[in-house]
Amino acid sequence: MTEANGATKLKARPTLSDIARALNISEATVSRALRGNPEISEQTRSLVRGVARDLGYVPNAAARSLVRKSSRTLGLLVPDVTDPLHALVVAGFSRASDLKGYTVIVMDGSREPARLERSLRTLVEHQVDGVAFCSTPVNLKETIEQLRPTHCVFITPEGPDANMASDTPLGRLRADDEHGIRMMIEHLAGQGKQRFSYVNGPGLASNMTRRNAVLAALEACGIEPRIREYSAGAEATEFGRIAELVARERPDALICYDDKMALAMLDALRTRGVEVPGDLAVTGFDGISFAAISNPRLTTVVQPGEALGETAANSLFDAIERGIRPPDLTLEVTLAIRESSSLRA
Amino acid sequence: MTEANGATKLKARPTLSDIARALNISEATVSRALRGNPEISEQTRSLVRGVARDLGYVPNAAARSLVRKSSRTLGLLVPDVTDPLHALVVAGFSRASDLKGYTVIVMDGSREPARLERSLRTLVEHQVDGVAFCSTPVNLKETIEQLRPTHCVFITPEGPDANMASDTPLGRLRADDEHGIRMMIEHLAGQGKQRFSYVNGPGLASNMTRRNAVLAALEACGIEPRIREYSAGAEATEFGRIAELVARERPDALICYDDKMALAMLDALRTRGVEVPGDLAVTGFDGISFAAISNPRLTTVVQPGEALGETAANSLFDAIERGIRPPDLTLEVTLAIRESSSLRA
DNA sequence: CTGTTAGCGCGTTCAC
DNA sequence: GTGAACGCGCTAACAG
Repeated sequence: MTEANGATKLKARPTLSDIARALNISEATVSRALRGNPEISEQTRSLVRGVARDLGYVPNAAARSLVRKSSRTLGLLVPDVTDPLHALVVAGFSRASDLKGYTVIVMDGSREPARLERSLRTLVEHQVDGVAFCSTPVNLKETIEQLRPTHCVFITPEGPDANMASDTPLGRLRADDEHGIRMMIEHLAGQGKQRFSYVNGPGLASNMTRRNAVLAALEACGIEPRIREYSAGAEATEFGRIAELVARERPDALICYDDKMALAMLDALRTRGVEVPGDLAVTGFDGISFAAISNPRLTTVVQPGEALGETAANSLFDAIERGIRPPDLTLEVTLAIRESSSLRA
Repeated sequence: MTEANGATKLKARPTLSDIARALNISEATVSRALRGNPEISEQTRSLVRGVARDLGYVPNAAARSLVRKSSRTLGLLVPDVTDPLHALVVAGFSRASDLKGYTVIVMDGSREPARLERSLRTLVEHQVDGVAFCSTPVNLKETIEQLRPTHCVFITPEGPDANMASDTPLGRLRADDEHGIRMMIEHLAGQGKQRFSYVNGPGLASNMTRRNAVLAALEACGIEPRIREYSAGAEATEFGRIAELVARERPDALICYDDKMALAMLDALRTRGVEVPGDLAVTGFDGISFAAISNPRLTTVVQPGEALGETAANSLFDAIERGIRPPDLTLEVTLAIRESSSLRA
């Protein structure tokens, strides 16, 4: 049985009719039996199942979704799976989908317009029942309208273009960035910090959300809402440039757009001999795992990455199965106070 | 046009016949025109394309793959998208597939047997044309045989069970772990290190590959091939335990299974006052981005994560399109020497 | 160059 | 309880 017919390359997969023929019954009965239709006698059911197993029968998803007009498939768009937070979202989304028996098509690189467009098209081709956009900028109402009547969820602090007049049933899912920033500023203020700086992230709405939240939080703390701002591209050299500015201008708190940038800044500052937290406090955002074990360990706002993914998926299931619009939800964040912002760790 | 019929929820998507009817031609012609069949006159082609665009026509993947008996879809199984190296593999695989017009279904959690099994079944249901197993243990020849006649690639240093007598056309793709370890040991030996320790990773074949490579490399360097070994589960507390052992036993080089563990060890050692690289050298494996900016920066073997993903995908394309077995390939790794192993950084 | 005819594998009427 | 017939949307023969 191990070296039988080694050349039988294209052995077609068995179909319903194969097992129907083997039992001399109709395909319809087989179909029903396999799916546990109660109208089928217990006897034929087990008979059918036996043969199905013997033949190694596996239903054909294409055929099924063709007739069902639903693919039990979800799409997930992320700008970069390589980002630890996005990876968590993918993991959560994936796990929740698995639990519900949905298949997910993950599309990476959604920040590249061309790829995004192709991804969307592919998702439509595959008749996905729902799609989640994670930190994916979609202003092109046209592209998203073509998704109709698919359910959509946007995972992002700001949601899709507010003025997008679309009847696509979409929901927004966000982490409470503002609250996170507020807690962080309060903490820093409590440490006696006064000269705040902010390192801008990529030119996304989420960056603006956080930046503005910093201003608002400062004001709420009775601190003059003025910050020195730095901006960096993705280049490693940019962090060095900023680090030099910091060394010269001496803010006492450096709030970074996210953990990746904060960690990179930590490195750049160390290279330039700036002590953290001695000379200044540095904070991140996201709560990626490496932020907990950096040296110094990074104070950050912890986002519920997996929960975001799971919630997005669950919102879509509800929307799909109950025909409702996915809800707008906000998930809580927590503040992890660590060495990088407190003198006595 | 913005507030037209807001209740038209289930507006079915247009099909070939819709556009055929609109033009009073046959579906076949439409199908050909849309796909750029050269037998179609330039005139009707553009006519068809125009109407297709107007109607917002998008082909139905299910219908197509049903008749074509091929889905232009690939499966990718990873144990944990959250692992930076796996994420790179996913990114590379995803990008290469996108370039070729293939859709990819990423299945996470392939280390959980139940999920793995469900994933495989789903992939079969979806008639994927090929699947890549990234660091996924599959000894169950049964499970993998059911994939036939799908092409498979295993991304892992050891490949699938060698004694698996299957005619599934599979290829093995690996990074040259042994070479990486050899370079690393030579480097450490060059630094005068003599008391080597190894921190075991999860109970995977890849861990054994690396561990044994350490032994072999030591011998090749004329050092007695004896190492002290530590083992850790995933728990953070375990690293503390190991760090204490290290503090007591004082090896002068600590080779960790991967970067994640090395970074965790760095943190645990710092907590216990062990200086790196002063008291001992610490090294990782994988070359994840955070290893380059840790404090101290981590010496590690850099794996070509994205290239592994891309190569896996490309091997599958070749196999699928040319009907050949995916090749066995080995990709080169590089050694990144950084602070954690060299006294003069 | 274009139309006609068949199905791909499955779920779903409707009969019996 | 079970079978027969139809069609989902599309492509692949064959005609013409």
